[in-house]
Amino acid sequence: MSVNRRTHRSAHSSQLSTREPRTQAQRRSETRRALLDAALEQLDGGVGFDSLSLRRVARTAGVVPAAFYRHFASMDELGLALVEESVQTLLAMLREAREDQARRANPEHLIARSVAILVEHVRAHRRHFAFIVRARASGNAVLRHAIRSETRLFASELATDLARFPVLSEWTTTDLQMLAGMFVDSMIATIDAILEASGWGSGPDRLTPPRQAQITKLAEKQLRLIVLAIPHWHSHP
Amino acid sequence: MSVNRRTHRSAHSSQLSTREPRTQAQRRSETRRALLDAALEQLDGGVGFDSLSLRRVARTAGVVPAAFYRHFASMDELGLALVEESVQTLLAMLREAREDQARRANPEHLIARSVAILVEHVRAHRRHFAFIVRARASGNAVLRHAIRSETRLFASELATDLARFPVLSEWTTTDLQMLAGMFVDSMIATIDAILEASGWGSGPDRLTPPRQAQITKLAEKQLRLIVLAIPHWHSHP
DNA sequence: CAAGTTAGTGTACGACCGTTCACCAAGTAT
DNA sequence: ATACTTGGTGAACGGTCGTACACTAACTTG
Repeated sequence: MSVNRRTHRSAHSSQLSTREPRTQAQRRSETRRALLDAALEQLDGGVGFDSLSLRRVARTAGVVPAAFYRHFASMDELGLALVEESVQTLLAMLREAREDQARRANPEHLIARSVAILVEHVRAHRRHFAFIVRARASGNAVLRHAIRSETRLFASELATDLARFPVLSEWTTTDLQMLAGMFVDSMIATIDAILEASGWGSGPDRLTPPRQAQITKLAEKQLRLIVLAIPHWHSHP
Repeated sequence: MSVNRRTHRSAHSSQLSTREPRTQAQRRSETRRALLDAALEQLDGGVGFDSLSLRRVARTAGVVPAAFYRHFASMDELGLALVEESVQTLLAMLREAREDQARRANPEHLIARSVAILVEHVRAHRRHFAFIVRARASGNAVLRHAIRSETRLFASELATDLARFPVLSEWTTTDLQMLAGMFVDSMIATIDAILEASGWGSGPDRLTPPRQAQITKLAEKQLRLIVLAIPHWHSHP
């Protein structure tokens, strides 16, 4: 049994022979993490959240099925925990983009920079992004709504950022929300393209540089087109 | 048994008592249809294609599980048949939009008309659209790729339509593809919104008129913004 | 009308699933 | 040191699943 655990969980620091007592809190959070990671791992392979089984998650986490319930009342609950995690990743990305933009005076390469940050983040946290994009259209209503609502929140935050640009200072809130929504949609499409091109996590990294460049170019083009329209916008009756 | 069939399959023409002999071809295609419809029905409820079971599909089609294999070698194959069907619906919509646009001289309300046609089609063929949007991000790799490829084809067809507009006559093929892709993405987002708002088919129609109007307005806004950018576009190095 | 083909039936199999429960060992609090 | 709490175990349950196979009723072909 403990052999199984050593097989699946990443090997800890020191020797295997030492008993290495852990506090209960440690023990608890380690297993919880192992469960979350197991789920993410499965999701990163081609399967969707719906066809994710409690037993398989527990198994890859190196734990007996019943132990799952010590941490989550159901798979839904684990899913919600993953949503929370993934949203943190998203917000961190937004924050980085914000700071990056604040750091440089000229907004010349703003689009290119933003896309670069996005691509970089997707590669760094592929599993979180994969989870979001997948569960977004999953059959699980709970998760779907949770993600939808978090996504709307994300768009709102982006909208307030956008409001700071002089060109957008006069835009109505509704129009800003619409614009932010379009950016988010484009972002999701780009994430989707990257994940699809990288084979949904099979192997270390199947996303070839030329393919990545192509996706990047496309994303930049789309954003450029949208940005181009902004100065000519006038709100409608 | 035949009671079950009568329960699930839509009642045919005449009396139930008459023996009503059918040709084998009829028999075959009727059951096949019943299977496809059963799948669509399930999909229109909240479940994704992944968590669609051969047994349940057969059951709601009023047929024993083994009979499924007389028509499809696997659920994947049924899925591909649904893709084909749904794509036909998509193309029909594109055709209608094309003819509608050809019919009227002034392209004034072109956007509003296009959106209206989209919304109308989604309401008329909700199950097909639900299937496409759902299976697009499903865990099933076969279906996902089939839909992706068909979607690309659809975008290409739209691109050639766009090329006929004078404003776009000088655009490169790549840029046109990008533009068409954006329209398709926006379309998918709108479809998604409609389906989400109509409660994924629960009940006859939970999409309230104000909500529909709101979604329509948003879709039109997004398209209007994109269109606004077109005259100012210049291809990039 | 006889022989052949075919759509659908009924049964059975092994595999996996989610959930439960009594139990145990190890960390914690007194 | 003792009693308590807690995370994890192992076995068992009833249920659904996909698939296989022999069989039958009905349509088709000669």
